[in-house]
Amino acid sequence: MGLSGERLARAGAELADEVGFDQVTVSALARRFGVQVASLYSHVRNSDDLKVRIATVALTELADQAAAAVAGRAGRDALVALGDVYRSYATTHPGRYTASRYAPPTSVLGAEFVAAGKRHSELMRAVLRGYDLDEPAATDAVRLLGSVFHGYVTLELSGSFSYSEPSSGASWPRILDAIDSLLRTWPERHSS
Amino acid sequence: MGLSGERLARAGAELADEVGFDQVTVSALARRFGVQVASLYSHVRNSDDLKVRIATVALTELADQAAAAVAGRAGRDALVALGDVYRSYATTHPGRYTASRYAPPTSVLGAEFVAAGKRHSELMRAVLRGYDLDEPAATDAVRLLGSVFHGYVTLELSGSFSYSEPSSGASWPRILDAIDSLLRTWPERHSS
DNA sequence: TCATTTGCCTAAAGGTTTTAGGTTTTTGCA
DNA sequence: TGCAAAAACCTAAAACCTTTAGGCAAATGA
Repeated sequence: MGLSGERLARAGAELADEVGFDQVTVSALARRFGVQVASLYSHVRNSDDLKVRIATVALTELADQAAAAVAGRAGRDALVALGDVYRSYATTHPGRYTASRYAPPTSVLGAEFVAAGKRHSELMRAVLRGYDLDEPAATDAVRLLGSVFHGYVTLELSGSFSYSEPSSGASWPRILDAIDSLLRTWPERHSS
Repeated sequence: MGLSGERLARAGAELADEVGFDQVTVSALARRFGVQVASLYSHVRNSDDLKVRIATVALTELADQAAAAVAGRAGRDALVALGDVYRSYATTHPGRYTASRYAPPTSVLGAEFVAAGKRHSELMRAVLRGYDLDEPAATDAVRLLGSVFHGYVTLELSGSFSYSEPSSGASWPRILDAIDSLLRTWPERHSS
């Protein structure tokens, strides 16, 4: 049948997009391959291992798309391109996006997952090159960017923005504008 | 034994803080009460119903704390107070905080949950009274605020900020400063 | 007093996780 | 070519979670 850890992770990612990440189960995956459940345990340590593998696939894929979007752009263009990648990835692959935020409870992170995470923060730092920020403001700004992107996308996905006008799609570019404007005039350290 | 939906929700919230929201299970809760599992099904429709009840408890509790923090404050003070409530709630009650973001997949939301959600957005809107924003900027700003608060707190909780200096606690006040500054100078509509 | 409701129980069916051990096929090497 | 070892998948079984069905006993209230 040609199963492997890699193959299971990719199939699991597809399954996550179809039924939701928390519905992804070793059993469901075995069913999809028309194979006995126990067979998967040769390729995957346990259920959590499977989830971490899916998370790694998703985080890496997202980093690839982010890198492609940021390449050759700077300043506001780069900021918008990066933000749009996160948002559209979450929209087209909700299960994968949820997976990408799955940090194993046992704090036993794979090196590959950590590396993908590092790529993300480096891409944000690259975007910030178009603005004039020194340390520690640059780190603060990376964290702000991550928070806004992740927060907006998560809230939108969970339907939190569906109760008010205008559509969540309309706020997004204006929020990116606001962040761009903020980065261009990052405030000095407030006394007290 | 004096069980009830209310009581189970509160006990479930405590359990969530101890073992994590996704480890909260009807069985575990029954064990905690020293009672047979099936007994809980008189008070709770099913496992998802239990989770929604816990989510409602958490979202309401958080709204209460937020309201208390914002009362009597305006402008930057109110902004910082509100943000700090979210962050400290998530720190001291990680399970409850996670629960508060649990929207039932079946899109069958309880009225109480929706009401608590509305209180949150109204509190943010109240904070924005200290700044000079008209529609639709006010709605955009509410969404930005929600994104930053939720995003930062989530990323911090999941350990995403633990890989770089300075500590995540140091970035937080500077980010609130930045948001305050942004709200005071919210940009005009960018011409494409 | 007695019928009803309430609250918890036993029993049982079905699903997921994980381990243990078996069989068959593939692979690599002498 | 022939064979030993590894790889891939299987059956069996134990443990736990979810949910439904039906029972008993105590509290309630007319």
